[in-house]
Amino acid sequence: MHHPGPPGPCGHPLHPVVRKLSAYGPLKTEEQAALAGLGAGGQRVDGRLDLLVEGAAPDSAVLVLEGIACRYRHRVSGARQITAYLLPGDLCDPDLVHVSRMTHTVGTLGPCRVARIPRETLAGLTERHPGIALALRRAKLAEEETTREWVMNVGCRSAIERVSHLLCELHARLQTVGWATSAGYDLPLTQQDLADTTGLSNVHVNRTLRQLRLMRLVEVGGKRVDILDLPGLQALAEFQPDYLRPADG
Amino acid sequence: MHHPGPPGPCGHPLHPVVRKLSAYGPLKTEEQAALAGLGAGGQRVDGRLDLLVEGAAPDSAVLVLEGIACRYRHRVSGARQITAYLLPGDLCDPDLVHVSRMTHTVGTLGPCRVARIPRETLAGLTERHPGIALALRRAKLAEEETTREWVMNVGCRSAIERVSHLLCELHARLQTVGWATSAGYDLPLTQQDLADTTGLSNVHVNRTLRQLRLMRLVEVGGKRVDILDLPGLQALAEFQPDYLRPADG
DNA sequence: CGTCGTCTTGATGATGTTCAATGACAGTGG
DNA sequence: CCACTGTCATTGAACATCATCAAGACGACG
Repeated sequence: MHHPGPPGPCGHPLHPVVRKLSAYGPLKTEEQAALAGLGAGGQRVDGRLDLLVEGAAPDSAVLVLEGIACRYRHRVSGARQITAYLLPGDLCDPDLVHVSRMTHTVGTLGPCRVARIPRETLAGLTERHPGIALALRRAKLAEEETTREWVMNVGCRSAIERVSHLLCELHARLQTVGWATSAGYDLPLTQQDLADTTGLSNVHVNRTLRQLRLMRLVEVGGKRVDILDLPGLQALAEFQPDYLRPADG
Repeated sequence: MHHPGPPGPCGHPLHPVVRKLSAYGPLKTEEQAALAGLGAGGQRVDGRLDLLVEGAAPDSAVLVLEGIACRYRHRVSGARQITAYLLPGDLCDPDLVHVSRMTHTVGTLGPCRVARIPRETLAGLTERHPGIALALRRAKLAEEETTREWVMNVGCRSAIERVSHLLCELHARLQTVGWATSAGYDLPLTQQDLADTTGLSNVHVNRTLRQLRLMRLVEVGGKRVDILDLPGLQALAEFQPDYLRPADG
């Protein structure tokens, strides 16, 4: 069982933000150092905790260092829809300069380590370091593509395809920040969380996971995802990872 | 029956881009003039025509002046998912500087009038006119919120709620650019298009529209949407238009 | 050791899909 | 002017997928 030990159990001893943004553009040594400095104020927080609540005026961005957070909203009926995952290295929300009121909530799923970045800090960073600014814009573009991919997912894929696609996306994203190997990754989510993400019921998510296990593609359980057959899983999901790197050729 | 006569059948004789961006921030007279100049190169194009195809490297942005276009993608099974609508005044895609290959296709639904904006023109515009740059960033923010709202829509709403919500969103967005009144708006889409948007089958969209008609909320047919009971429709859809103006208080 | 949350499984039923056929309508060419 | 054609809308019937309800098992934690 993996234990989240900084700075990532498998890979370079690098800050997740540096790893993530480096994937979107070259960063100078001083830019990497400036980014790594953001992790200094990291706080450990529990799971199921709201960091930015719907309706509030955000005063700072949130940087995820470890764990998994998400954006979500509730319907009046009580149904919850998760609209994005925030993984280590993800920054939410760089554009808060323009937002007066949050239209959704940002909260942790499992236990996390997060840092709050005041808007001035963020603004100074992008002004002084053009490489960071460029990488952030590309990362944001990838985030938009990802949301569109989620529309595809819930809009026109079957249950098993949705779950498979989600597992593939998490694997790809976690791998770039050093929190996943080809064997799998830790996933501190409940099946209800997966249901709220994929637009399925918790019961049906359970049955879908069982089916994936019987198909010898992937085993999900115990807060852990063990990948048995990555090509098979990706084929089932029609997973095309290029949407995660829209700036690449 | 409304006929699309420039510059919009109901409202100020203003360019749709000016109307749209003005909603996101004040524009100086010279900025409005610069924006209106973008419409000069407008071309009439047929419906069901692809403007930017998946996989290609975009060389220019597309500005919609009249009609409705969309972003979409096909699955290998042939199923299509529409991930966004592009209405008059919408610009796609201001950030093409960072995109090397399109991950989805942009095409018209009904007949349109569109203008291609070379990246240099766009870059010059935002450099010289800070008001335009700010409004564009806010418009993009609204676009992101809209995509998240679509995830909500297909993820956790029933068929009638999805269709109602879509009709409400189109009404609100078209109204700000002068192409809708409180009575309704022209909608040159087939029921299959609505199905590909909402993640339903064309047959079920048909039945859902009939139900909405029987409920005396809205009548959709003949390329036209006649709104009978806007508050009722919005209530059914739980429509909260604030996601279209994330920068407002 | 009891309690709570989560996972698991079965049974039942609602919601929405698929297939198929018909009707309405516009465009086209004779 | 009228048949011919194709697209879109509409409806019925059978079916599939997935949700809901309910109950038990399991594990973590006080």
